[in-house]
Amino acid sequence: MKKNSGKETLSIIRLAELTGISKSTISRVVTKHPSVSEKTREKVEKAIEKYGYVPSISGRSLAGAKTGIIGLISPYIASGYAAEVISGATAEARSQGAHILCSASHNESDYLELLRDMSRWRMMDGILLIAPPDLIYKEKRPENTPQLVICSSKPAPKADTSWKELDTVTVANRKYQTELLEKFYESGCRSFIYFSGDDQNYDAHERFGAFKSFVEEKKLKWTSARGSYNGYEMMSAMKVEKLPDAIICFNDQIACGVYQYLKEKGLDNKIKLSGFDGDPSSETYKFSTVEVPLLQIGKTGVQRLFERINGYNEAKREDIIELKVRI
Amino acid sequence: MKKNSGKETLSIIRLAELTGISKSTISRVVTKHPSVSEKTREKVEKAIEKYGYVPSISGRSLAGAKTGIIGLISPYIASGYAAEVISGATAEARSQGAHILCSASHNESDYLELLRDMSRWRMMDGILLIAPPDLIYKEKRPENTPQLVICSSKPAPKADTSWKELDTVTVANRKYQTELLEKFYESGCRSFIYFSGDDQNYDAHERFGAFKSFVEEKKLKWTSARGSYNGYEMMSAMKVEKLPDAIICFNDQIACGVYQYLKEKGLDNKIKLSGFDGDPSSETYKFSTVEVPLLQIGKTGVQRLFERINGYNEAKREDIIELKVRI
DNA sequence: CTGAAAGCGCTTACAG
DNA sequence: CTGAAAGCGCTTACAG
Repeated sequence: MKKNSGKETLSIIRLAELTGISKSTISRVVTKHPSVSEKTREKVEKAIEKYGYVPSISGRSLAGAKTGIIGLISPYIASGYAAEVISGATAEARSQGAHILCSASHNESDYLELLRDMSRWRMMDGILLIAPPDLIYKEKRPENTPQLVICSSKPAPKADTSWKELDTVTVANRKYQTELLEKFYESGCRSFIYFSGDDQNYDAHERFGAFKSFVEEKKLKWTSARGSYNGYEMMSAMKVEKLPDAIICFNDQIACGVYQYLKEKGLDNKIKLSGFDGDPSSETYKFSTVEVPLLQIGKTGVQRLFERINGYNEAKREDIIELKVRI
Repeated sequence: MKKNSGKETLSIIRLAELTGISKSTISRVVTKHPSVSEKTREKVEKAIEKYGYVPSISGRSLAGAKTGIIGLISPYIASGYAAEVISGATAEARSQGAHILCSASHNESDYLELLRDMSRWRMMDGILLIAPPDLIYKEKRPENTPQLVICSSKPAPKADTSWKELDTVTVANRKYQTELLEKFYESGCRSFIYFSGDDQNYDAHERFGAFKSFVEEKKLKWTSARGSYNGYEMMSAMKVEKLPDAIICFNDQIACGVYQYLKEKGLDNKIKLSGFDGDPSSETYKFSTVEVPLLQIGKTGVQRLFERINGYNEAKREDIIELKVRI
């Protein structure tokens, strides 16, 4: 049963008949194998152009060759964070003639399942993992995964060993969270609230970790809350007996809500506020933030992936993305 | 060359050896073909479970069978709109044992190219088109597309005929935009500004169309502006000599920015403001909106797609999603 | 109800 | 430099 009963799709065999050149040679032209004479190469290229031949992914894949498709798994497709990273990855892939195909996980335990499925399909040259939840590292890495690169996370020291030695693209969260806190401190802040989001992942740990180190080292007053990305609700729910000098949020999304709350209470000029990521919102709503070059994370991830796929084994194992504090 | 030099992946042939049952029969069990005895079916199912056999997509695809993968193309992956629709689609697909693979277009002319590529791969059972830009309808539909369902758009009357007769899931934009305008009118609004976004697509036309019909019919004062989704900037750029009674925005994203501007100028209680979509932001920032059940759009789209894929030809050709005005 | 065989579209050693 | 052949993993008429 053919799936498309419409016009027959042009296979390499048909093209071979049409041109009188063997499919082996045509295949070599398509895959840019060097051992083809200039003359036949040209002839084939013209025919490909003329008839609009496009190789079938399934055929390629079955023959064990590269497909030019790379997968991407993201837990946060609804957040601006993932969307930007995906955008950067997509652009970079396209510029290399490849395609990104994304799959969104619905919850933390879903994520690993998705990786398992994608790997089983044996159809991707590689997979980019965006901000995987911590818990995937507790289980064994699925078998038969293609090349993997992890963005915005890296296997914890206690991770299952099957996850080690993967390329990672991470963000220098600690360094820049601390830098921001130092500036707040210099401007007189001595008491803090920290709002985490709801997910357990690398960025969350790193940012909160930096906060905690800072306030404990300086012996400052602080509290924290977590459970949602709605800053407005988190603020409302919190019974604050005494207002802090500053509120530090895991990301800009939370900070937006908090800002709205402060504005309503007329506190927006009394309490310092910071988010993280550098969303457009952070400009409109005027709070401090740390700008994360999200597009670049995706781009770098794809670059590393291609290096592995193409066997450049001297590639960096870890990329650390530098950020910029905006007060 | 095998792509994964690690542990050999288990093929149907190997499973046949392992169980002593022919691969034909195993295949029949996997595809749920009825002509298999209860006894062998059970035996095969146990073996599949035991050895963890998962069919290769490429194999299936080459043999002309269904793959259980449906593609999704979206122009707006960075917007909350698309993210929600994708989320609904993903959930529905998963509940039917299928997978959604998304690809994001970068600009309007990109969109069609993506559809062309996805179709050529011959690997998807169907493709969901989310809010395609108007201009794709000017060109011919690519050949060999699998089943298609269009969400948040439908071919214009003047579209190339190759686009006709596709299933569509659309939103009753006109009806509810008008309802909202009527309520504003009843509460005394007589002059309006309308902010479009930057894209030429179905929703944009419908919503602005409803607005225009309304103000022209009632002979009200109005102006409009377009070019970006940043409402704050659009407001700042606009030289308003006289403040309007109400500002109507294409979506909540724009309305958020406008709200921020009004708040800053202390105008937020003087001018009525509305967005569209029912983002969480519309609650936090307090403006009127029309709630669009975005998850349901994606869900319905996937349902229609499966009906076509499975050959239920009595399926509806058009789904119209009803909305809810929130003042 | 079950199996052997052909075929889907590719790639790549192998032989020339 | 080029081609014939084997093989990748599946499905499905066909024959029994």
